Amino acid sequence: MTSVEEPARPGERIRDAARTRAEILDVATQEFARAGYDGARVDEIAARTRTTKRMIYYYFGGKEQLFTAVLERAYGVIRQAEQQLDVDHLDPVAAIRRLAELTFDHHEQHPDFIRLVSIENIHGAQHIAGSEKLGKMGSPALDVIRRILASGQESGLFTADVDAVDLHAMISSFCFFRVSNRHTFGALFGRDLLDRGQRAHYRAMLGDMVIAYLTAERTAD
Amino acid sequence: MTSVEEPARPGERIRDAARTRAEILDVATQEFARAGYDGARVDEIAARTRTTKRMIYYYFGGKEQLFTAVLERAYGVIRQAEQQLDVDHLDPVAAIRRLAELTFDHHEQHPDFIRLVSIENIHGAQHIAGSEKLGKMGSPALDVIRRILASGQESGLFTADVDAVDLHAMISSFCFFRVSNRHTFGALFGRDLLDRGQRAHYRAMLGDMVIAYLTAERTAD
DNA sequence: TCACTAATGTACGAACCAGTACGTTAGCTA
DNA sequence: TAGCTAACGTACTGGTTCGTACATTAGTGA
Repeated sequence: MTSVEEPARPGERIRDAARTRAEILDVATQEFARAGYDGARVDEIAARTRTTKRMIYYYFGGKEQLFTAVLERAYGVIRQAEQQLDVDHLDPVAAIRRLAELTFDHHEQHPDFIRLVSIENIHGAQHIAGSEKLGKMGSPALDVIRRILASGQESGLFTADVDAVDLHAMISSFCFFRVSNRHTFGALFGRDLLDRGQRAHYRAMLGDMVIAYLTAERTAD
Repeated sequence: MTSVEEPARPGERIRDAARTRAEILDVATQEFARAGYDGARVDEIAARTRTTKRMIYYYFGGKEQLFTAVLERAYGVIRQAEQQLDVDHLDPVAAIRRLAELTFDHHEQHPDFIRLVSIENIHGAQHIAGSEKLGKMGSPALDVIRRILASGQESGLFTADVDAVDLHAMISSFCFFRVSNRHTFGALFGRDLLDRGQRAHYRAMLGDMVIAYLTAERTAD
């Protein structure tokens, strides 16, 4: 997250709406990701900020709206990263593998985001439903997948009947699960899915899986 | 869940420790799955039971231990279902597909369990870590996977270097994600992963994916 | 049938926590 | 430089919520 850090001489009351707002969002992101929506404490967020609880209500209106704002910014970061995707110069197989790997990397690098999404799912995605910003936000990654799929299917490399949203779900599920279920999986099977030494292994496994699926001759559907 | 339902004539105070305990567990499972750990209300659980809050503390000690007990029972149900797995009479390819489909079905049929696991992950799997019962509980499904893999690799049908735990993670991730991320995925991509009309499609997709991965010639590792 | 204990109910307390009433000040602009 | 307002701080409240002290009764074994 874009952390805002300035020395701030003590005793002096500096006014900076943008900085205060951003700092609240930073801390709130951590707190919500740490403890879940109901577990998060507004007082705790305020305490870890250079401002007071009053400001949270001044800028965001309430805990619920604060969580929505946190989600909006977190999704914004993801979407922005997805727009950097540039795999059009690669052949379809290499392009899909690259896309899968970037998704893999991104999930690994943003565990807080994964936790926020898990939390939002526990609450039935009600904050997304109530946010205009999140409703309108498309998914650049989907467009990329669509282009690669079309190209791969046209050249006969890929099986014809694969849908972009489905493929996105397949790639996401593997990347998401690895981060979201790290703790229970580790506790039950004694294996840390985020172990650094296993990183390359799982990254290749994802790519192999997706390519195998896309290039295999399909049984009757 | 094994629901306990008996008429219970009003005004009469019937003593049945086992029934009271089981009823608390049933309701607590629903409440925790509905609202998360911190969102769940002990008073609400008590209210929806034929007994009182006092009994929750009498039998379980506290909210934390109650959640652990809920988790223990939920995992117990899963493990028991896994022990019914009987695919040894099938050839490796059919056996793996059958196993994947059973996992798929089971996740679909137990959304509360999925939610509980998501919640437990938000809290770092601390309840699993603190439970002797859950630590000792193995995974029959893993043994089945091991047997099928060995057989498939021996006959040369499957690629040699696939690990049972990894394959379990792959199958689980797809099945788990479909249920756990249903709401955010639906809100963002306008597609309900649990749509009845799409069920067969996703079920086949999972099987195809796993088989394709296991039978594809692997790139240099 | 009597006494004992496991099981149950009632009523309450103390801490916590989201949200707000009210007062203050920095910094801009006319 | 006077005055205005956006930005900020303090102190409090009202309701909620986990947990418990204390009282009671059903069923069982001697």
